[in-house]
Amino acid sequence: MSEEWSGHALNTLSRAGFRRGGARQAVIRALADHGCAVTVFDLEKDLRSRGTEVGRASIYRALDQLEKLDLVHRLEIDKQMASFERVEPDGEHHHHLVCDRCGRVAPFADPGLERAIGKACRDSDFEVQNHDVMLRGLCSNCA
Amino acid sequence: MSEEWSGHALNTLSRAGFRRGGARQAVIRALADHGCAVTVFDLEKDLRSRGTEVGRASIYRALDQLEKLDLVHRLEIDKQMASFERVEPDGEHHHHLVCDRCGRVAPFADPGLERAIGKACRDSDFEVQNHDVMLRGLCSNCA
DNA sequence: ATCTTTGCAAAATGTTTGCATTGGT
DNA sequence: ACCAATGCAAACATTTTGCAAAGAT
Repeated sequence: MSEEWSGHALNTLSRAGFRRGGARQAVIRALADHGCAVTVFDLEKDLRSRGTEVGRASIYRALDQLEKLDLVHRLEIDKQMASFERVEPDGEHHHHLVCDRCGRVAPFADPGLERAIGKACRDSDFEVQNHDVMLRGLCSNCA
Repeated sequence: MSEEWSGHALNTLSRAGFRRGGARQAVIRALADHGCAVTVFDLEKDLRSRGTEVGRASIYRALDQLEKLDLVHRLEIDKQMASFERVEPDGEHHHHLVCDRCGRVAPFADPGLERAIGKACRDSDFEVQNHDVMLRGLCSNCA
């Protein structure tokens, strides 16, 4: 779990004029425990299992605010439901391998890929702010 | 518009034991007109504007079948709604630049990026079947 | 004391399903 | 004639919104 990230998140929220409500802090604590993408459902389950009841609406609201402040990143990994993951303050990040059979999500990092993406961004006429790479197929168990 | 792709799609469907219903053919015709991702809404609008009324359920069913046969590719470009695009039989493909302000979607292709992705796939222990790269930011008009 | 945050319930939205009817082969 | 495909309406699932009550500063 990332103390560093939660501190950063709470500070950024304060600076943006938000108060430290219980629901928001609970969501941050739960996200800090996940190094990779979590669905809103799993997040809610986590919160419940640690004894923190948080209304679903508050979860969505917190995630929205965190996303706007670039503290979390939204991913559509599952067709059904949104997933979110922490954005590391130092810019470190990974991408995702998704198994279409069992749904397993595995993170991976690849410097060569990052370089190629950097070049593609520079070649484009967009001002690219972030990027996602998703590799889909079968995991080693399902293949 | 891609005659080649529609022919390929219709053949593949036949071979898979599907009949040539009117709705399905209309969806294929509409997809053939779009070289890049279209939302289900735009697809429905297109169908309506060319005088073909197709029930929304039939559109979703057709897209589902086409996706299972790997004739179209589903993308979550828009948070709200699914998008789809043709899969070219020759394997040619592109990726997407998405403007977070105005929603514009621009396709781009980059051989260096493809090579880096190919390597990442080989390095993984997944059997990767397809991949998506999405670059998000501001387009030249919005920046 | 003030203004934000929360939870609930209700609404909104996109997608899927059941079923009677139509249409393809 | 048979079985698949379609359209409609209803069901569903997720996400958003309105509002009164609770909480933070």
